[in-house]
Amino acid sequence: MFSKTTEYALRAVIYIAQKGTEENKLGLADIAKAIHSPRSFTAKILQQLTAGGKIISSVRGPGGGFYISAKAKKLPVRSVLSVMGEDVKLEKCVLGLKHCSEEKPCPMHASYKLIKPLIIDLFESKTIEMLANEVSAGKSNIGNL
Amino acid sequence: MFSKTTEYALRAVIYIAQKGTEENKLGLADIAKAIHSPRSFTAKILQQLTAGGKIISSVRGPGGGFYISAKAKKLPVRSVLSVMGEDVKLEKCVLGLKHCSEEKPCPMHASYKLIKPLIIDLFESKTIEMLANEVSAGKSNIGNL
DNA sequence: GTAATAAAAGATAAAAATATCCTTAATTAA
DNA sequence: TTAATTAAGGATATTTTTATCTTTTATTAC
Repeated sequence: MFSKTTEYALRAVIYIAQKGTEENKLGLADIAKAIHSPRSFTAKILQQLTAGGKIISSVRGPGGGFYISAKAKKLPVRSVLSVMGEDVKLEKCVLGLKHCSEEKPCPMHASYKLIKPLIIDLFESKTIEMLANEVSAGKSNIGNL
Repeated sequence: MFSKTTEYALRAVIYIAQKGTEENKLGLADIAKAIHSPRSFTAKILQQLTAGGKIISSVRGPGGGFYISAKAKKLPVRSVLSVMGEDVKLEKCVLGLKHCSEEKPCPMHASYKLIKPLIIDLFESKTIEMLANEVSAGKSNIGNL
């Protein structure tokens, strides 16, 4: 559904929300290991998520690392997709038409439009915090082996 | 949702189903122009769809070209995804976990499993022919400008 | 200050997806 | 049989995605 980059981003954000706090920041090595993502590549992704204080926060130096504010935890999962530039994917025409609309639809349009809102809602209604809590409660996991 | 390659494949198959018959085969140039796909790249995709007589058929030489049998027209759209190796995408874990199941789910699993069958059904219930007829009836299009 | 730590930033590298071109094989018509 | 036509096949090129490595900057502790 999403690129590997975005999958790593989602897992990382959920992990940081689950394990980290401003008092207990998480290091890159810790995060990459926990979500089974390549370390250096994950660094780049975390930079994207940090840029402009959009989703996660970071501090350099000893005791530094990544964390996510209580406020940011309330953001919908979709906001992560948005930072990664993949929320547009949800809106895209199934056949890849540049102009696919009610007025000029592709042959999949009519049926796809019925479920598209459900897919979008999937990422809009769930917050980062909700997913992190799922993992904390032992109901689910983000490891990958 | 799908790769550009698969988007071209879907558009090409629908176009061939709509305009071509065994008596009136369609040439590569015609197809590529109609669906606004790069000509040579489309040739490779049509080869994939032709291989083993899976979806479309082809004949070389003058008067040759591509067409799709009446029987193949009845195939679900999903069969095209399958040939292009993208039907697995529909089954994949949203967070990219290798092992995401009821027993060991990711935090998106529970909500995603509610709509996944709808997405799959979208491509399983529609046949190539149904989409082609939509276009023939003027209800939709597969051009791209 | 200096040394140590950890993320940011930049430069490359490798792999996969997308795209083009040239040659070969099959088919038809003259 | 020769020429023309059209897809198949193979080689190569370009772009994007994924990944790694090195250097720089910020922060902390001493």
